[in-house]
Amino acid sequence: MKIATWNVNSLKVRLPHLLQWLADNPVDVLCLQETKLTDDKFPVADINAAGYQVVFSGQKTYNGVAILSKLPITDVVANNPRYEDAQQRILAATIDGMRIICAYVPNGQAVDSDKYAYKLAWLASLREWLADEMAAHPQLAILGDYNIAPADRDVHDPAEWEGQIHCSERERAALLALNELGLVDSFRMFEQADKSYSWWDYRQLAFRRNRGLRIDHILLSGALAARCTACAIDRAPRKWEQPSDHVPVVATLN
DNA sequence: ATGGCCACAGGTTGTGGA
Repeated sequence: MKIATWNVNSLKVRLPHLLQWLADNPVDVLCLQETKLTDDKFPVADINAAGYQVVFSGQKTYNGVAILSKLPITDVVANNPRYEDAQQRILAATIDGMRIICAYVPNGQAVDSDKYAYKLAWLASLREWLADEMAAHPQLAILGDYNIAPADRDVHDPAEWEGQIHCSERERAALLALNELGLVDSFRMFEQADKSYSWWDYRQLAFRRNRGLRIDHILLSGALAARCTACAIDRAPRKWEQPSDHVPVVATLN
């Protein structure tokens, strides 16, 4: 069983990459972020033809999340019921006895901006809701773009990024608060290469220079962490023509 | 030099992303 997450930065533009990646990597579950599509424009037929069921919650221009699955999808919930939010950033569903949560955490733009306050409030509310969800669903995974690099080793230049958005203390504390619920960063359960990142800026040849951040994560409850045998970042699609700035992260469960 | 690149809506530029 493989579960994965990928911020595609526009599913309209990236649909060919999604279909190619699934052909190369037939994962069982894939969470998508930044689909940027209203639900009436979601490419259901193309995804079904690739062998996946799909649920989605989108809006015009911004945000938008989806869950693809080879197995049946039930009990779908869009948004955190504890947090009134016009932005479509959360989708939860039950697949093969697991609670799968797809999350697109707010960017935050700049420390101390209005968007930063929104990010922190959103994360605090997420934590409250996840406590409920974990109690109801011992086998839980929350996959997505967290827009937070957990530690300096997840940042290409920690001095340049110190205190900046994605790396600030309050953001990292909000992520740690999720760990304190019992959610484990599956990537760090295993030995990994140094300078492993999941996002690179489009500018300044950042990918070629490996100037990136690791901000896309798969967090697992204890019951799922006990089943996890691997977690890897797939850099391949970042080399394709007209790529997303993020790449997929894949966790393997037995 | 505080921008560089990309996607989007919509219009000859601004906003958001990270």
